[in-house]
Amino acid sequence: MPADIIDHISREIDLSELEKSEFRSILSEVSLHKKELLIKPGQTVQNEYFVVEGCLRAYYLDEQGNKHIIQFAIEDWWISDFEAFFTNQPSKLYVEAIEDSKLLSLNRTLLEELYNRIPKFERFFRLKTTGAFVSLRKRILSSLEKSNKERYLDFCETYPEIEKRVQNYHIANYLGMKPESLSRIRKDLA
Amino acid sequence: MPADIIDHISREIDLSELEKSEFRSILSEVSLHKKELLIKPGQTVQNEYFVVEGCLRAYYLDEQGNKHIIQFAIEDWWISDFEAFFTNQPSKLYVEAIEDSKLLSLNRTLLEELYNRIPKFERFFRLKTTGAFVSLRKRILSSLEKSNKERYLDFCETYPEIEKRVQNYHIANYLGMKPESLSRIRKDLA
DNA sequence: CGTCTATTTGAATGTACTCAAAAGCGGTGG
DNA sequence: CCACCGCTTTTGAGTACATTCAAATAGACG
Repeated sequence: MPADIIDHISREIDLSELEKSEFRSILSEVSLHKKELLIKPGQTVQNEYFVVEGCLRAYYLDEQGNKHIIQFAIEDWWISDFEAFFTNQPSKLYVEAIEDSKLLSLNRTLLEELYNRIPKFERFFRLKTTGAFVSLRKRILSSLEKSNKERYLDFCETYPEIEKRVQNYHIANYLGMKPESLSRIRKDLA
Repeated sequence: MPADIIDHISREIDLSELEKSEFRSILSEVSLHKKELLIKPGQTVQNEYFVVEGCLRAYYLDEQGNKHIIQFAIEDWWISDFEAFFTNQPSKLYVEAIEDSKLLSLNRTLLEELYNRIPKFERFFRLKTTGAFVSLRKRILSSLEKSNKERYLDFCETYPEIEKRVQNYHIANYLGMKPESLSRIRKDLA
């Protein structure tokens, strides 16, 4: 069940056959094996990536060297170091495949040229960014007002597919708790 | 020490006298007394607001009726229900003055017309949004990886001015802790 | 001065974390 | 096919941190 990027975009905007092929022409394919890195700290980030198949995580290391997962991505999702991508500064993140993965890479420069030719695409990417902003806000609020158990339940509801595919300790990390705690929560719920 | 919106914008982009007066022409002034509401849940949100003088908070009520403060704003900051403003859906927030305040109101439609006449302004507001995105992310990470005490210290460092002006229980609420806890943390630090 | 609201303090409770060890699971090589 | 190894998950006991509830104190404002 690989994801189709044209379907994905067509959910928001209508595209002619010509526009579809124009868009396809600026994409490149990227394949990654499990544990391979797509982005490393220090790099500049010229691309964002659409996940056709597989699963990835974006994380960073804090001053004490602890990992913190910022996002997961599976089929039909986008991933990158968006902060670095938007601000054109060096990345602070690791983006790593947790399964063998197939991605489509979208170059910023080519994309901006496409905006000029077909402004409709700008609309799509603006909507995508707004959506990301709104999700981020939900995650903040959920982390401030809720217990570990509630956050885990929210997570299961929002991302059921990820909950099935990703390991306990990755999910715990994403939710800001210890694997032991998540294990106890799950036991409790069963 | 009221804030000057033209200075504020000039920190990011260069403006001619003509552009400055064009921009001024689409602003309106709004005054609020302490405890007055600028935005209520259910309203559509056509404006964003620049704080010339005073202090406000944006909060919402969860299902249990508990308040959660999403942001503060003092001189030189922007406030609104940005989610409602961007998505054109009814607001879920209260935006309330915590001091007598003077604001400049910026209407979305007028702003979009201005973008067409002087695209430079679009650049400013895109930068502003990107900045907001980045700050949101920092706040998430800080809430996931840090203790109450560390989050409070971060807050003092990031927003020293707000820490001075805003009451204990508002800050505690913003940081997702109880006023009693913040009180103990402060005692501890002294 | 009195009232209302905010802050501080105390004691008991609860939630999540730490550290340590055991059990489970998957892949590899003999 | 089985034994072993490394990694993940589970379980237990003790500890730390934050919350709850209640009461006392301090401050702001009419």
